[in-house]
Amino acid sequence: MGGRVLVVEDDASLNEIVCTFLNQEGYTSVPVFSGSEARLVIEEATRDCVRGTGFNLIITDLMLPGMPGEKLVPFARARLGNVPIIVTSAKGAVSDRVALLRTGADDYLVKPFDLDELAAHAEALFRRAQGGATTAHGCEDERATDPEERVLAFGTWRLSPETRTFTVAGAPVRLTRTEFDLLATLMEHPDRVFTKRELYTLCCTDDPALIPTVADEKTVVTHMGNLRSKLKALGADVHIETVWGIGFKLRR
Amino acid sequence: MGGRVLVVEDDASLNEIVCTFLNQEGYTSVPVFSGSEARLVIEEATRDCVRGTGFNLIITDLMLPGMPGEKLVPFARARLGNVPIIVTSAKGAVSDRVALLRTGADDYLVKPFDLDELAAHAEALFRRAQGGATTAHGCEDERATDPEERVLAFGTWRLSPETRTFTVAGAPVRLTRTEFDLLATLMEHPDRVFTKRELYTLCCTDDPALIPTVADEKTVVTHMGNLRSKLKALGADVHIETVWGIGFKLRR
DNA sequence: TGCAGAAATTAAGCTAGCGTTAAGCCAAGG
DNA sequence: CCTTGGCTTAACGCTAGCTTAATTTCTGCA
Repeated sequence: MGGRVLVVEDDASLNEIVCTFLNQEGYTSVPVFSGSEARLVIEEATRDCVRGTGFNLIITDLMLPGMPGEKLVPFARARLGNVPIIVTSAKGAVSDRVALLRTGADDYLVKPFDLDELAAHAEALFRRAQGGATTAHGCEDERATDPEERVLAFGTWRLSPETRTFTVAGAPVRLTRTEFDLLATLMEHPDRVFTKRELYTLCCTDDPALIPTVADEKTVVTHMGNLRSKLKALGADVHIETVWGIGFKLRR
Repeated sequence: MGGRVLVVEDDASLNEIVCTFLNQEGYTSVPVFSGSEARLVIEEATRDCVRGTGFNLIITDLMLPGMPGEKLVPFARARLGNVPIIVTSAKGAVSDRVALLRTGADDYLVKPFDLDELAAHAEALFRRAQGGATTAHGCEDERATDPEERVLAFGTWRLSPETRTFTVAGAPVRLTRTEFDLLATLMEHPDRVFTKRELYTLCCTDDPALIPTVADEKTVVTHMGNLRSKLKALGADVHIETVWGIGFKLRR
């Protein structure tokens, strides 16, 4: 089940952790530490004389020295055909994710991520790639790789990150940016509990390094309140549940 | 007295500082961020088909991801002949320095070093080794542009990327290049939300690596305003909708 | 049942972001 | 050289909505 995995991560220790783990899982990992290095390796791999040393999976950070992940993804896509690409980043806002998936990435993991989670995503993509494979350079990938056409569904709720629209039983609901991101986050993982801190980092700030204060976490509460009241106004059940002392979750 | 300088330093900001400084001094600096990337670049430079893109000077850190400086130095020495090599490191013990110079380095700077100090050392070594390689162009990105032939339709709007014409109910509308590109982008995916950043990257610049600033994103707003007023002048509905805090979309 | 801490609610202030206009600036073309 | 078209930048008013704060209600625990 092994395959060649290109690991692009400038944090040397994290890079090693991921590679070591992947190797244990039976993959052959190739560590590189910058966007420009990744580009070189990919060029190398697609050089005529060394065909066959391509990659079966790419895992790349977003903030990279040399060449940003936003540019690396389409480059890799153009050179390596429809090889699965997983992007990891601390930036987790829904709009960022959508924009990135639009450039050709297949999956997105918000740092810090669990290694087993990474393995699960890798395996899933790996399997999917085996199924419908149309390798080669010829693109038209704007259509072929149309990721996240996905609409999140929850009961009669429909949330589309693509168009940033939210409907309940067909009726559109007007949400603010933050409300939308909060709801999208919850709907991505129903039943999973999110701390207020997590939610603030994911939905209320662009700076992933910023550690939310108690005051910051209160704004999450306010937004949740507004969200609830908008949902309640529609008469439907409000499935946003408070987990006392922790945060919120979506109850099925 | 420009020459090509390979700067190997994993700290992205320090790397940039050094490169910027060297460029001001008239050198052409090539930044790389890991030992393994340096190895790739050197291999690339010494490949038969691209002779002439060598380096006149190498500045490298000692502690590097991918390949330690201690190994990189003899590698570079073997591949690039007697090109001057300056090693920088926080480790300043005499024994380290001696061992390193013995592997083939020409000079040693203890971090943190002064930029002028670096310049002085570089100049000295540079002068001493006059028989360096010549400068040359780097590789350009491949362009796989695939111009579309179809005409985008949206209500009574018709937009032809081919002829770069736009009509509303048959009446031609005069659009500038940027306006046309913005509208074409939106019309390609009605309802889909595009961030201002995406739009700037797609329509306002040739450099996909450039990350738009807040100011850049404001020009998108201005162009959108101009576009709207041109559309409004025709009396028809202006379907360009603002998504607050995100960007714009075309509402059906 | 009473208490303390946590969460909900409400309202108000304030800032970021948007729309608009106009002026600066650069390049193409006369 | 000047003119013209178009991209960019700046200024400024305005509004949506984020944040803060104050108050009330709820929860868990003794």
